[in-house]
Amino acid sequence: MKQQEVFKAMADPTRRAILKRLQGGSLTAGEIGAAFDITPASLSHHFAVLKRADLVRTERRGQYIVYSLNSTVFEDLARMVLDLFPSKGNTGGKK
Amino acid sequence: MKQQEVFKAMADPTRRAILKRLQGGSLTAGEIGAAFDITPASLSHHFAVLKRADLVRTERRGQYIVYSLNSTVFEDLARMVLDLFPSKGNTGGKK
DNA sequence: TAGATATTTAGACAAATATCTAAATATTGC
DNA sequence: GCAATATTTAGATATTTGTCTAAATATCTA
Repeated sequence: MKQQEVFKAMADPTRRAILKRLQGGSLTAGEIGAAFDITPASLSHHFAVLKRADLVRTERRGQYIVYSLNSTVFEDLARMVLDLFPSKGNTGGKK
Repeated sequence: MKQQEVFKAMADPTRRAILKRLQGGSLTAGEIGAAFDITPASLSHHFAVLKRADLVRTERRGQYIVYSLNSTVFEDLARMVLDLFPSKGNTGGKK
């Protein structure tokens, strides 16, 4: 898992909003973009960042490209955060 | 809590390494810096970002400034990640 | 096959950011 | 008070990044 890619992807508010929109289920690029005031090209750039971080998956459906969340990586991300957070049973020694 | 500041702070590998070092307990700026090949000025910049995100706390001890983790914000961050992640009981409807 | 729609790619540009050097500020101990 | 040490601030610079316009690619439908 590319820790750096994931954190960088999460650092942009537009991208976090995209992820938020995908919580309700898969959406096409156009459906996602309808909620934002940026060009399709900019949107596409954000999708590329999210894909590189493996936070979203894509599937072509005819003319459209459908985006969906990759839940696995969210679990990994949560684990990484908790790994940074020292608590009982986590002395920071692992990995 | 400044979601944007927190995610931006986490997006830099040097800052994540700083947090990692602080898992073992409080350290002075100099002790932290010893592990990195960058100038004290650059270090200080990273500390400022981490402080703005409220991920670390500081306390002057004589000549030194002691940094420590602010665990509370890590919990908030974990919550934010999980909030992005759709699971049973989390339909994305809350806040 | 031609035209329309959906999305991405290429290239340019401005804003943000990580780094540096030099200088400033704070504190200690003589 | 002064020199030494620790840290931050100021200002400069190179890289990264988010955005745009224009053009390319993919697919559908008539």
